[in-house]
Amino acid sequence: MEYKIKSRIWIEVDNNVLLGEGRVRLLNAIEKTGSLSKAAKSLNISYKKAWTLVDAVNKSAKKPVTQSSIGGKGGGGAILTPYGKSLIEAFDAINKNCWKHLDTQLEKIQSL
Amino acid sequence: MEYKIKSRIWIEVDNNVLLGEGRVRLLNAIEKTGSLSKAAKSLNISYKKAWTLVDAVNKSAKKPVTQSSIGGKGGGGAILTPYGKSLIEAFDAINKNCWKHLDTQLEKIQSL
DNA sequence: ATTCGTTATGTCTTTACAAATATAACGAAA
DNA sequence: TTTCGTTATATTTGTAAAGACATAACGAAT
Repeated sequence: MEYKIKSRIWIEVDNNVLLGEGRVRLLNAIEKTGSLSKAAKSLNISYKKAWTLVDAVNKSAKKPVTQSSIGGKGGGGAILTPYGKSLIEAFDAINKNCWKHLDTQLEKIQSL
Repeated sequence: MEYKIKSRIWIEVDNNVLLGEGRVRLLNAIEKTGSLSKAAKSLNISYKKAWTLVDAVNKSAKKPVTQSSIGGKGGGGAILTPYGKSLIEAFDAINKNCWKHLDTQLEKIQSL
């Protein structure tokens, strides 16, 4: 019976979403696995969905966020660009800050 | 081509939503119009949807947020309880604070 | 040249959620 | 006792998002 404040933040450009929590999760998984298909598996989403998300991010970001290669040893792969890495870092920092900030506000509602 | 940070906050109790921006908008409209059906019309949503939302709020809040009457002069109506009024006030204050806070964080991303 | 695991897409199906429609009940006032 | 605008609720219909499925291309290694 306790109230909780929850939040979602995201970055938009030209009125469409560039980056939200889900996309950041996916980019993190790409960084960890070096592959879009492995990242998708680790998050239990379809490859198609993962690809669509990454494609949307790359199309609306100022600079590409991932770089991918097709064929060759291991079939190919995907890695984050330096811009991509700093972007998700900044996002996570802002998000955590926001949670902290909201936690301090909760008492305003509890005490009613 | 400018990045923007957007956010949504909401209050949960027992893992389901108690209050979000849409519900607060609706409660504000009820306060202004004194009627759920008029509030729904003013927000261009169906009466059914408005009723379902208000019902969910009243069911999960610690105390009722609206009080309604059926029949009689004017057919009836709905008003906010004192608890409801203070709840939406607190929500709006927290929400605006959050926006302000996020605006100060935007440069972290712009500068990348 | 064949295999392999990947990236890159198109298309079709399902499903969850929103919207539309219908109907009952209520009580003051005329 | 009929009218009126409202609250309250069920049921059906429509739609957009998610998921499933299928297929092509690629390039290093064997």
